[in-house]
Amino acid sequence: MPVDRVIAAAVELVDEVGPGEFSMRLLAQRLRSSTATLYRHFAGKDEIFVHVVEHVLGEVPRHLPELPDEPTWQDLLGATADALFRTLKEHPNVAALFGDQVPLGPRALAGREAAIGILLAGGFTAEVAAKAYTAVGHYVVGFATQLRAGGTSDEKEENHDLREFYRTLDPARYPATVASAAFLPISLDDEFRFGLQLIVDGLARQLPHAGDRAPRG
Amino acid sequence: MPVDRVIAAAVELVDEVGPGEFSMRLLAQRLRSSTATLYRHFAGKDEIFVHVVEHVLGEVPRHLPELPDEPTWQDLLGATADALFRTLKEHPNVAALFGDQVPLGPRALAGREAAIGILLAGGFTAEVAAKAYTAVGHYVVGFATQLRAGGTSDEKEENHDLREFYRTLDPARYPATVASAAFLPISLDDEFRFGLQLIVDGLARQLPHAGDRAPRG
DNA sequence: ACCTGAACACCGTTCAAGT
DNA sequence: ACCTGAACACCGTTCAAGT
Repeated sequence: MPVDRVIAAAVELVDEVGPGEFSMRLLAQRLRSSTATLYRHFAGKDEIFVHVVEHVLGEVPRHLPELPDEPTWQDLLGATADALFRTLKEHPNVAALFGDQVPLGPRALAGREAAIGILLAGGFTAEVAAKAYTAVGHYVVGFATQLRAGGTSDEKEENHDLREFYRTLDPARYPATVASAAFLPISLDDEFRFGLQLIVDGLARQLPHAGDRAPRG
Repeated sequence: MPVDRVIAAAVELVDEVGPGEFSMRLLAQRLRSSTATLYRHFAGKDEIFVHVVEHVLGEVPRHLPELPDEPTWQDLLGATADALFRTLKEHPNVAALFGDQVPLGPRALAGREAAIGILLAGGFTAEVAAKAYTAVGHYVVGFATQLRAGGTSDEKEENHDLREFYRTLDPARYPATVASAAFLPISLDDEFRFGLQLIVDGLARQLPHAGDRAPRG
């Protein structure tokens, strides 16, 4: 029973049924094995979830978008956050696992290193880089966590229901909510990029207004 | 068995043991009742969790900080986000419940209404107000979700362990991580306010540069 | 060495039976 | 009407016993 096979099956199972319905018995069944065998390779369910998160983080680099020839740190940071968001969009049930663990596997560390490296190269101090990383990271995870809030139904229908709900509220009592509901549903990607842009632009204004673009050579 | 008593006890229980260890049996025990009685008042565990979230959101107004005499929309939006964050800091285990539900109770709606109202009064279009609300909301919830990631141990020790971990990494392999780890632990409140400031400042730059402050009278 | 059926102490939820 | 003990079909985890 190779551990990689267990982890791959665990990712599939979390994707399909979510962390709540995930069980060691289901996983063992899917592997045509027994729960006791799983405990020979992993300390328990939580340890398997740690590996699930780490495995999914390994997919982030594949989601990096095209970049301009001489990307600014804004391009690079935005692309990194975007890639993480795209990855979690493909595994919305995995996003919920971030509430129970701080990912510290090699892939997680590589991501942290890359992001902070981008900020340091962009001219930020180590202190601001650390804070900026946390702000961006929590923003992405916060968004991704909400991807599956409210059930497994598909996004369009979900958004439609929510909009209808907000629209049918009493406009005397909830005037701002009703007015803004007219513009729902904005696509999740648009909403995500809007907030990300705010953060990245805000960071840019923290610099002494050089170093936005690394000098050539 | 008044429902309010059940909800109050449920909030206490989630606070103490977290959503994972929460059980209908424990709750019934604490109320000196039986699980079957709980099911006479609530459809099930998930419905109780919905009421727990709603109850906790009711505490947000109590956490609103002092405001200047003529607050700008930035003051108001920042104060609202801050109050939500403080509330969730007092109930870190409740923050995890946001991953499974979109809060739609009266208290949740009142909060949404207040926040979007602040943005509309600040001069934003309904569309931007909706997006801005989502960005701020997801940022706060994302931050709050991480409050309890990694266990129930207290914040200082938790941060200390993390910093030690990052510091003892191989600096050749993780130079940026190690360099920035010297500045950990930054207090969670500082980190939170840093990112929130970025978002609020970013929003301000979306305005046609009037209306930052509502004109008197 | 590696695997497993069966067990233990739990769950969420339901229901017949009590007052 | 309102409550409850006991049951059902599940969990995560462990362990004696098999090959």
